[in-house]
Amino acid sequence: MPDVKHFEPDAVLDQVVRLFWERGAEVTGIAEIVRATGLSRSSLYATFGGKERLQAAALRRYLERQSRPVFDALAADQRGLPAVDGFFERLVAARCTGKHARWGCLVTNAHTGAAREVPEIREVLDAHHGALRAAMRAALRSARELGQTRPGLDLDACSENLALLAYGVNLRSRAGAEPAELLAGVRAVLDGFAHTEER
Amino acid sequence: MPDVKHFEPDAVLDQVVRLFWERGAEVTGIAEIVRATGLSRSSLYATFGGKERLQAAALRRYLERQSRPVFDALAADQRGLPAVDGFFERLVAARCTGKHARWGCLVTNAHTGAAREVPEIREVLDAHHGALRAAMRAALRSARELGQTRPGLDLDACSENLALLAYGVNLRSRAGAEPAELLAGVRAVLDGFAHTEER
DNA sequence: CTTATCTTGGACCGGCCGTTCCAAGATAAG
DNA sequence: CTTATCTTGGAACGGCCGGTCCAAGATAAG
Repeated sequence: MPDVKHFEPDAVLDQVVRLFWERGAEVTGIAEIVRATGLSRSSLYATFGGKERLQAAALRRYLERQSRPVFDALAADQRGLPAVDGFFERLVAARCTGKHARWGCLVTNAHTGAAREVPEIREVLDAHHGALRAAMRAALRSARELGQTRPGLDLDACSENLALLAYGVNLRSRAGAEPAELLAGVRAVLDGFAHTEER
Repeated sequence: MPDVKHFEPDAVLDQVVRLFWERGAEVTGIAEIVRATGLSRSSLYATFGGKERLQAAALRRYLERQSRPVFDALAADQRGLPAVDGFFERLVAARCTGKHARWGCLVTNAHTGAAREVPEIREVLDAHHGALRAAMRAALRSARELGQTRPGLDLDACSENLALLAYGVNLRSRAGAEPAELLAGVRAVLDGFAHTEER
């Protein structure tokens, strides 16, 4: 009997992700979301709840649609260190060029905002970190099995290191860092994970 | 003939730094600054200009009073890799415990905000990055002169790497990361810079 | 076609935003 | 003590904030 929604929530959420990602969630007002999506405030609030819930939903979506595929590809890539190197090469390229240039990473950006203390949002930040670190660990394990790594390499510590490094890249890219600098910074650590003799 | 200021601008700026650092510049209103400092809006605007100028001044002050002394100590510390290790140990401790726990770094936090595009503010972000990287480079040069580093280490790339890593630590600390995880992530890279045989 | 139910547009809420302005107050030179 | 100059308190500005509300509209079951 009831009426149905006159829009696709998924498509709307994608537009919200774009707004929050490029401009920042904190400085993007409800009015701007209404304007960009064409929705009315009523539909927005009925579908997503308030702004905090909307931001949490946007973060979850970003994680699943933007981050997860890349993380999964990294975890599945069995080339070892070249897989990690390729990940960072594509990361730097995506952060510094193309249509998302200088946007940074939505989840990385959320770390500094006031919303980081909201449990529903903190969960996404931690899930993102866990997924990134796990993907790094899988790639490093492949590297070890291929005999690419120096003896005694602590996979947990190294994957945490690379995850933290990715945040640094994301952050600095948003402030205009040079791709060459970022890449050099990345490769310095991969050299250290490899056999000294080989490089 | 004229009247003089009835307050100390330096002391006020310190209070502003504290507010922007803990809560975030974007969500700290002028009213809150007026309340915390006891100044009137008139004095605030006459002394510092608008909010953007105030944020730039706060960032410059943070860099000089908080970051620079630590960077200088790192650059002057001639112990080599232990100096770098000590820097990160103190960094993680400061970010996760004590009165500034979970505040992150004011400059790091500013990377994600809308103000990052303001030239006066971008300059501080770049100056901070340059100073951090230079300090890392000096410490690594000492390490090399002490024979602590593996052959062929690229000091520029490695110092950039450590600087990016510091941003990662600052960022994740603000979202509640565990000190042990952060430290493990740091040490993984230092191991890679050293002679493989020694560790 | 009626009816029950959900959706939609958009007016409206109190409150805060950063900023401006001016009269009153404080200062120190003459 | 007068006077010129700067500072100060605080009212006021238009505008945007996130959120609520309700009448009008759309839908599909009966």
